[in-house]
Amino acid sequence: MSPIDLGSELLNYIVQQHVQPGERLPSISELQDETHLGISISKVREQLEVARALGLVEVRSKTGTRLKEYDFAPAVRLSLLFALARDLHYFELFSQLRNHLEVAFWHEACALLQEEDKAFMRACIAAARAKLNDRWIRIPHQEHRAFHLTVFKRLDNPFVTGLLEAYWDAYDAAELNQYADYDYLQKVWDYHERILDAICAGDYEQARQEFIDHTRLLRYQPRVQEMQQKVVEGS
Amino acid sequence: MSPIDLGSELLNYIVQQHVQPGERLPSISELQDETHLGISISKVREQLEVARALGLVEVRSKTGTRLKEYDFAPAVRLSLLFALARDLHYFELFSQLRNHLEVAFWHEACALLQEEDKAFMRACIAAARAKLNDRWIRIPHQEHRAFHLTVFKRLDNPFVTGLLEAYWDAYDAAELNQYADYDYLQKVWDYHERILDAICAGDYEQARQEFIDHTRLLRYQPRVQEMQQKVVEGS
DNA sequence: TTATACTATTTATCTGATGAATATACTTTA
DNA sequence: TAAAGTATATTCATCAGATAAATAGTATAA
Repeated sequence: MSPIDLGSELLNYIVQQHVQPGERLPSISELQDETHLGISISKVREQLEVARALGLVEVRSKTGTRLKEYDFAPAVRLSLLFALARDLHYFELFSQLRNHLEVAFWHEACALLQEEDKAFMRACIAAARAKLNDRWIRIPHQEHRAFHLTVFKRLDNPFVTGLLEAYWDAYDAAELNQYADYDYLQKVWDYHERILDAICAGDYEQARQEFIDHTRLLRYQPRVQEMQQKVVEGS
Repeated sequence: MSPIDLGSELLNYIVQQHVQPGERLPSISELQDETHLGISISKVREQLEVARALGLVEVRSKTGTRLKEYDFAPAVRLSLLFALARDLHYFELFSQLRNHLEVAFWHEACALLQEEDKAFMRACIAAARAKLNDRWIRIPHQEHRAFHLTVFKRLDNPFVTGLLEAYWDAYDAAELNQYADYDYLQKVWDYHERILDAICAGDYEQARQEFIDHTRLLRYQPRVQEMQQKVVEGS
C-alpha cells in the first residue's frame, strides 16, 4: 500500500499495481469492474481524461490505455497555457523562472555535455543561419529550442527539462516569435555562437554571462501589449 | 478569438468568455447546450474534472462551478505526487530543482522582504523551537514550510511559488519528515536562525551561503531507500 | 427573532446504447 | 508463396437519460 493517496482510483491503481511504462492497462470496461476500480464507466473516463491531460497515459482505440514514460512537461504546459491564454503577462513571469533556472543549472549542465551535444548545437546554429538568409523560410524557432534544451539534456532531470520544454511550447503557442525581425535574430544567433564557443573552450562562466546578456535581448513587453491589442480588437 | 487552443471546449470557453476568478460558470446542463459548448454531459464532466484536478475551477453542488484565482501549484503537485508514488527517487531530482531555484532567486527575493515578513520568520523559528522542546508535539513541519515560502512570497511569481509549494506538499505527502531526529532538527533551526540574522543584517549573500549549507544537511537518499523497503514489504 | 423544515436547483454517479477506430485474422489474387 | 485487400471483433468515443446526494434559499413555526 502506497502511503501517497492521489485522490483518484485510477492513479492509485497504477501505482499499487506497479504498472510499468509501456505496459497496457485493463480496458475501460474491465477497469470499471469491482475487481479493479469498482467505479462506473463515466468515472473511469473522467479519471482517464485527467491522466491523459497530464501526459501520464496514452489512450487509443483497440490498443487500450498504455502507461507512458514519466514526463513533467504536459502538466506544466497545460496549466501555463491556460494562464497565458487568459493573460499574456504571465509569460514574463514564467520567463523569469526559465532564465533563473538556466543560470542556476548552467555550470552543472555544461560539465555534463558530450562532444556529440556540442556538435549538435553547432549544427543548430548553422541551420538557423541558413534559414535566416533564406527569407522564404520561417523563423528558426525549432533550432532555437533545440539549442537551449540540449544544454540541459544531460542533467537527466525530468523536472528541469519539463519546465524548459513547457517554456518553449508556450513561446510557440502564444506565437511570440512572429515579432522577431532580421536584425534581432542575427544578434540572437551571434550570442548563441559565443555561448557555444565559450562552452567548448571550457569557460562555462563566460558562456553563462553571454546567456544572461542574450536574455536581455528579449523584450517581450511591447510584443505582449501588441498581442493584447490584437486580442481585444479581434473579439 | 484567442490564438491559443487548449484542446478543451471548456477551457477555451473560459478564456474566450473572459470569465473572471470568483465568477460562476453556467451549470453543467447549460454548458452542455448548443449555445455554450455543444458537447454531451459526460464530455463536460470529463473536462470539468481536468480543470478541477489542475485547480483551475472549484465545483460544488448547488453553487455550481467557480473559476479560481490562477494557481500553478496543483498541476505541479499532481504530476509530482504521481511520480513520487511510483518511485521516491524523483524526490531527490525535484529537490535539486528546488534548491537551485531558491538560490537563484535568493537576492531578488530578500530585497523585497518587508519588516512584517522578517517578524513572521522570527516567529516561525520561535514556534519551531518550542515544538522541538516539547517531545509530545510533532515535528515543526508547518513552521519549516512557512519560513521558506515567506522568503519568496514578495516575488509575487505564481510559478516560483507554485513549484515551492508543491515541493512542500510532496515532502508532506511522502512523509519524509518522519525520519528527522532531535539533533538533526536542532541543527536545521540553528541554520534558519543564522539565515534570518544575515537577511536582517542585509547580508543576503551570507544568508544564501547558510541556506546552501543547510540544504547539505538533508540526506534523503538513505531515507528514500528505507521508504522503498517499507513499500516492498508492505505490498 | 431564531431555529427548523421544505423545496428547487445543481452536482454526483450509474446504466445502457450507438458510432468510430483499429488490431487481428482471414481471404483473395498475382 | 507472398502481398494486398477485406471482415470482424474488440475497444474507445460520445451521447442520452435516470436516480441519488448535496445545498442554498425560502417558508414556516415557536
